[in-house]
Amino acid sequence: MTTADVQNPEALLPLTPVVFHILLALADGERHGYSIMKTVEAQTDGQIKMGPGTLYGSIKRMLAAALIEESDERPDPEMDDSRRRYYCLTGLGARVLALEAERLSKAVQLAQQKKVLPPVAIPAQEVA
Amino acid sequence: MTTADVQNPEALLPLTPVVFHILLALADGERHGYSIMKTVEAQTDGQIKMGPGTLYGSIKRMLAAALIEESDERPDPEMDDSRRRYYCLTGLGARVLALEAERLSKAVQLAQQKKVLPPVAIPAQEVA
DNA sequence: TATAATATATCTGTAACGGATATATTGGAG
DNA sequence: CTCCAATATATCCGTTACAGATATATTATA
Repeated sequence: MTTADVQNPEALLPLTPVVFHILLALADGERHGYSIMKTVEAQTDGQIKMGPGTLYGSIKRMLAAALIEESDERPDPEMDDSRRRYYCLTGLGARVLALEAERLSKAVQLAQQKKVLPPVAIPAQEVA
Repeated sequence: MTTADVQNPEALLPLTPVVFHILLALADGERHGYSIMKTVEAQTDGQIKMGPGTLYGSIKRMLAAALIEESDERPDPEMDDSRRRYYCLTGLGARVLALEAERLSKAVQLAQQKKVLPPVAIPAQEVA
């Protein structure tokens, strides 16, 4: 993968679950590595728990693939932690995330057509 | 992984895209390997194209994990092909497929909340 | 002033995947 | 009938992704 490799987003699909959730965690703004880890864990109800190897290894690969980039912007020095390194989506990363979300959406629709999903899948709490 | 390893389905999540689509291809009945490959390719609009290494390697791993099993039943000898080996879902495989479909459904919902999906995603054709 | 939580980084073993290769059968075009 | 593409399965090997261990330093808190 060379520097000039601004490849077409479709070629990067399908994403691994880990990469998809990292992109999704960055979809609403920049985060540092540890925050990504905690965000993914919370958003998946603990189903995806990344150890440091998976987290920083994935970040390194995603930087190389230009899906994310390190951000120079730092929060208020009072709120900051000098150890942190912040990351955000690139244009490519945002496009790839959208395409993967669409792919997954189609896969879920297929599963629904084949009736493999449990009867009801109510997001938060049952109806009154 | 021993014979007595009738493990809890949750531990097998998340599935890889390939394994998920193989299970989905078997959701409506038994199929032989080559048919699985073609079915997955068709159902994903060509996005998931498995070579023989991926296909038969995945089948072997899924047999070992008891997600699928080989079926003894053969179609009409006239319609059959002696080379074929047919596979079907096990109870565990069906349960794991349902759980993974649910997991993906939640991931898609998350993506929708964050507005990362392109505006509309109409399944096949508009309503009649 | 300990100590847990935060935060990043690397190393290593294992599993999954992709492409190449091999082999044999089936069905259809010429 | 014969050739050939498509069907069908199988294995091997190199690459990538991931999981867990380990390491190190900082921050905040008891």
